[in-house]
Amino acid sequence: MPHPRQISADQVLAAALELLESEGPDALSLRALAARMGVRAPSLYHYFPDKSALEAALIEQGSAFLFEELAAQLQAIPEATPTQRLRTLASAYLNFARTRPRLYTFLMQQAPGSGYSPAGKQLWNLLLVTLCEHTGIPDDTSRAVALWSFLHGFVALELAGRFGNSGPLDAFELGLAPFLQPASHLRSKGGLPF
Amino acid sequence: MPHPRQISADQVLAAALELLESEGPDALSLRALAARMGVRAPSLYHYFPDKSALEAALIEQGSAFLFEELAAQLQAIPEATPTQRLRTLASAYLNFARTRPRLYTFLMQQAPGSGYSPAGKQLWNLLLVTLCEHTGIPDDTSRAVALWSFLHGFVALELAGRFGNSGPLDAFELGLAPFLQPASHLRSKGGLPF
DNA sequence: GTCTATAGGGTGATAGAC
DNA sequence: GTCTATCACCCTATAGAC
Repeated sequence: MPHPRQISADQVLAAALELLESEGPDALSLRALAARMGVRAPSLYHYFPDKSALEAALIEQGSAFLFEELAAQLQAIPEATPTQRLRTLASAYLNFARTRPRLYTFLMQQAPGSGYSPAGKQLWNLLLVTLCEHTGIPDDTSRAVALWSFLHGFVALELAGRFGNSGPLDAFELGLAPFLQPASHLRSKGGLPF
Repeated sequence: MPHPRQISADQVLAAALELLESEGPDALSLRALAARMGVRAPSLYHYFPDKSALEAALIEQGSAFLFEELAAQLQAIPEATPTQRLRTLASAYLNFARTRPRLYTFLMQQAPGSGYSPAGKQLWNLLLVTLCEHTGIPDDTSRAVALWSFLHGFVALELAGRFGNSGPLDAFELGLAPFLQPASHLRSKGGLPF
C-alpha cells in the first residue's frame, strides 16, 4: 500500500492547536495544517467534513484544555479555603491566557456555535461553584458573570497590548479584591451588593 | 475629463466604517469598499498607501468616535456629581458597544499599532479623570485599569454571545458597584483597596 | 487513506492608459 | 483621479486515481 494511515483526528486537532498558537488564527489554513503534518490538504477531509467542523472541534478541545488546567490548579491545593481557591482560580485563568494567548483569544472570540459545548459548561460551572463556595450564596450567578467579565476583560486588554508598561498587576489585584471580600461582609448587607 | 474627483479620504473611512459594521471585519476588502463607493479598488491607493494604513486610520477615527460619544453623554449632565458621571460613563460605554458591536470589537482587538494614538489617549484620559474625580485619589491608575477591564470584559463577552438569556444586566450593576462606592469608604481604608 | 489535479473563488497590489 | 488589465498569491472544496 502506497498510502498507509498517517494521521488521526486527535493529531489533526493537536497540530491545529500548535499552528494556531505559533502562527496566529489567520495562518490556520488547511494547507498549512496539512503541511505541518507531512500530508496534503485533501486528506484532512477524511477526518472533518469541512473547515468549520474542525474549528468547532478545536474550540471544544481548547475549552476542555482550559478547564483541565484550572481544575488541576485547584486540585493541587486540597486544603485551601474557598477564598484561597477563588484566588487560585483567578490566577490560573490569567496564567493560561498569558501562556497561550492566541488560543485564549480564539476560544473567546467565537460564540459556542449552534450546538452546546460541554467544555464551556464545565468551565462556567467551575467558576460559579468556586465563587459560590466563597460567598456562601447558593446561586450567585450575577456575581460570577461579573467576575468572569473582569477576568476576561483584564486578560483581553493585556493580550491586545492596551496596557502600557505601567504595572497592570496592581490593577488585577484591585479589581479582584471586591470578589475576595470575606463572605460575611457580602451577606450582612442583606441583598444589597457589597 | 472622464474621471473627475469622486471620493475623499474621509469618505473612504466613513464607507469603511459602514462596511465593517454591516458586513463584519472579514468583508472589509478594498474591492468591496470601493464597490460601495461606486469606484474601483485601485482608486483607493490614491488616498491610502496600503490596506494597513487604511485600517490604522479607521481605528483612529473609530476611537475618536467612541471618545466623542462618551464625552457628549457627560456634557449632557453638567450638574451631575462625580459618582453620577462615572455611572453615566459606564452606561455610555456599554451602549456604544451594543450599538456598534463590530466596530467596537475591531477597535479593541488591535494594538494601537506602532505610533501612538491621540484618540486612544483621550479615551483613556476621560476614563481616568472621571474615576479620579469620584474616588478623590489623584492618580488612581490601577483602579481605572480595573474598571476598564470590567467594562471591556462584560461588553466583549456579551458581544461574543457568551451570556445566556440569564439577565446579564444584574451582573453589570454588581460588577460596577465596587467602583461606585462612596469615595470616603475608599480613602478610610488607608491604602488598602476597598 | 492519501494522493494529484483542478475547479472556482477570493485577496492586495502595481503598470500604464486616459 | 480613475480606469482596465493583470500579476502573484492565497483559500476551501471536490473528483477520481491508486
